[in-house]
Amino acid sequence: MVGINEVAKAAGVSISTVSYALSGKRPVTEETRRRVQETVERLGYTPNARARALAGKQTRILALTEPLHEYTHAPTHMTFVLAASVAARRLGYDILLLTDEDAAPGMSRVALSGLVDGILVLDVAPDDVRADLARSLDLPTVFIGVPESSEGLVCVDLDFVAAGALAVDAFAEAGHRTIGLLGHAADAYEVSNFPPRVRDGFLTRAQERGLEAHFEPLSGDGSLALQVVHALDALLARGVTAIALHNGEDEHEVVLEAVARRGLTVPGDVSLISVGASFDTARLPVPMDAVPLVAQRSCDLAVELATDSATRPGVRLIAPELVDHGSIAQAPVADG
Amino acid sequence: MVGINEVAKAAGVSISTVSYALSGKRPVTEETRRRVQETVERLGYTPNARARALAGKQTRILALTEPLHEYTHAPTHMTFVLAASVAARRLGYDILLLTDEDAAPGMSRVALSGLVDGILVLDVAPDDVRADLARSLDLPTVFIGVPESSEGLVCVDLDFVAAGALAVDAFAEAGHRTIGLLGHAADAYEVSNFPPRVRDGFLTRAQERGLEAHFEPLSGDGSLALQVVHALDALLARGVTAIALHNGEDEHEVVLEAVARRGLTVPGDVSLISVGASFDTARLPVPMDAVPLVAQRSCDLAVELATDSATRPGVRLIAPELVDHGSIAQAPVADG
DNA sequence: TTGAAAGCGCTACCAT
DNA sequence: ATGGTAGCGCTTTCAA
Repeated sequence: MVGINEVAKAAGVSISTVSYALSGKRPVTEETRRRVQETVERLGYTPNARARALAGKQTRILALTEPLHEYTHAPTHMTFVLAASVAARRLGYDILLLTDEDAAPGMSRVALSGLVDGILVLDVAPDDVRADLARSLDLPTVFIGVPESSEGLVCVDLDFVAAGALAVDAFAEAGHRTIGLLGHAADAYEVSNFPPRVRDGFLTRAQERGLEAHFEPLSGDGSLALQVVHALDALLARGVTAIALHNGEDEHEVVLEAVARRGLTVPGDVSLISVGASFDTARLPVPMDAVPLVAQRSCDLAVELATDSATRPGVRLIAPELVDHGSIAQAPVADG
Repeated sequence: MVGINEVAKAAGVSISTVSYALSGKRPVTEETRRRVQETVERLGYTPNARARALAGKQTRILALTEPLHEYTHAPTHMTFVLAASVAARRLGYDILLLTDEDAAPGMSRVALSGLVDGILVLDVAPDDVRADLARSLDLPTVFIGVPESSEGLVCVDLDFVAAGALAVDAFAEAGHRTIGLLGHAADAYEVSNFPPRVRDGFLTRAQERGLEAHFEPLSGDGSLALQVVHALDALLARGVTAIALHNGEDEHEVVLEAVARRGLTVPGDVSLISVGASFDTARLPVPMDAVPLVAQRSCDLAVELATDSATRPGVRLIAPELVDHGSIAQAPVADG
């Protein structure tokens, strides 16, 4: 292992000059800088991360806590992990995985031992134990998602209320007057935290704009396909001409199949939009408009907040955006 | 942050005694050890990982390189990441994620900077660039999977040849004489490395035991369901009474559906076994016997090899095991 | 069985 | 603009 001493000797400067030439934290003559740079390359010098961490007081590692449950949706989850990793690397950080089922011990361990510079919290539950822990830890911690009690925490999330509202707007502007929201399993609206936010944003905005809006969660029994079809039929029976989907990729596909099986076309007979999905709705059998949950946006912001010493507590809601893939058409002219 | 100095002072011993009392690397009077232990707990002392890494020459971090492609199967992948993480923690290591699309720079970076004590390589391709890189790095590196040129490398993998053979044995012992293997997409047998191994193990053992064996990969066109059904029909047309499946969870489900749609029962009319799957075949609509690829076994071994300084290069093949879920029945008595 | 002290390889302060 | 050097908080050798 070639060290900074050898580089300094070979370049004919002091080790502090080598350090500063590489970090740029102190002005260095262009000539000196070039000589150091060249020597570094010639000798194949790579600064030792351990020494750097001890002396410089930062490891440039962020912990990512993601307690994996059996009901964790793997693809979605992986999207976020990947996005976090990309975002971190972009700012020169690496990601340390914390996958313990009960996250607290791992978090404390890496925090107290000074192994990481910050913590990213994934899969946030409303009553997440990591909330209290984060408040006690004295280490930059960013929640990707919002727990029930978020005071004093740094949280990043899609503005799900606005996302639900945006879907309504899209329908309303296309002239739809009777619209539906096909949601997650009914339990999710009690246990989880964003499904109700989408629902409320949807229903509230619909009321504001004078639309007739119907909400159907998935009923808890039968196969997924059956549940979805059941909810879909309930909405269609009420005369909706446009449906927003807030659930998973499988549910989206079942809806498209069921719609086709009923001889309906998208968007000719029924308009569709996906809300809060983190997969690519353009790749569905029928490309679907969406107000997506973009993992990369959440993670970019999260990493930035976690690595910026000026970060203050607070919830940062990411403004939703509409992505058009042609699954919304003008509503048929109503004769009512 | 309370440091080792404060602990030493409070316990009335030297810092080296504190260090040894905690590490056990030198005998310490029981009385002293207890006093140190108690002081540590009272003050809430946690050794500083950075200092420890610099002085002790190990970070207790393993890198996990997993270049995520678009065709990466998320659930399978996550199973391995989780298994690696669990295995690592069990030996007191953490996992650092390396997700860059081209893995080489990340691997070099963490290796040369001394950030990690070893590297685990996931998603190994036959012509994996990480093979040469690993040979050049001088850092314990374990491949979970076997690249084409594996000389000088440490590799861990399921013995796919034996797995294919074991499936044949299971069928043969139940009296089946004409059997089939329904595989991956045909390309996979050229591009990837384990599909051909399963195939060869299957066909060779069948020949050895005097069974008639048919192999059907998936043809490259049409929907997945169509491809699977096509291959299934081809096998049934040849009179097979037992079929081994070496492909993904979706394919397994399609096979079960198609079999049912033909009015056939499992295992009454046709026996089935899954080979090399890393999902739980007991949870399929019809629980299926399996010769599984157990991520935890591979990862446990991989972590052990990566952290043991006595590890020598070589390929470690994990012996396959048969898991019974009742999807193999005695063959109907043949009248031929 | 214990203590003193020399590193580990950097960063950053204090000089010049 | 550059050099010397005191730490960073441990582990481990050397002495006692």
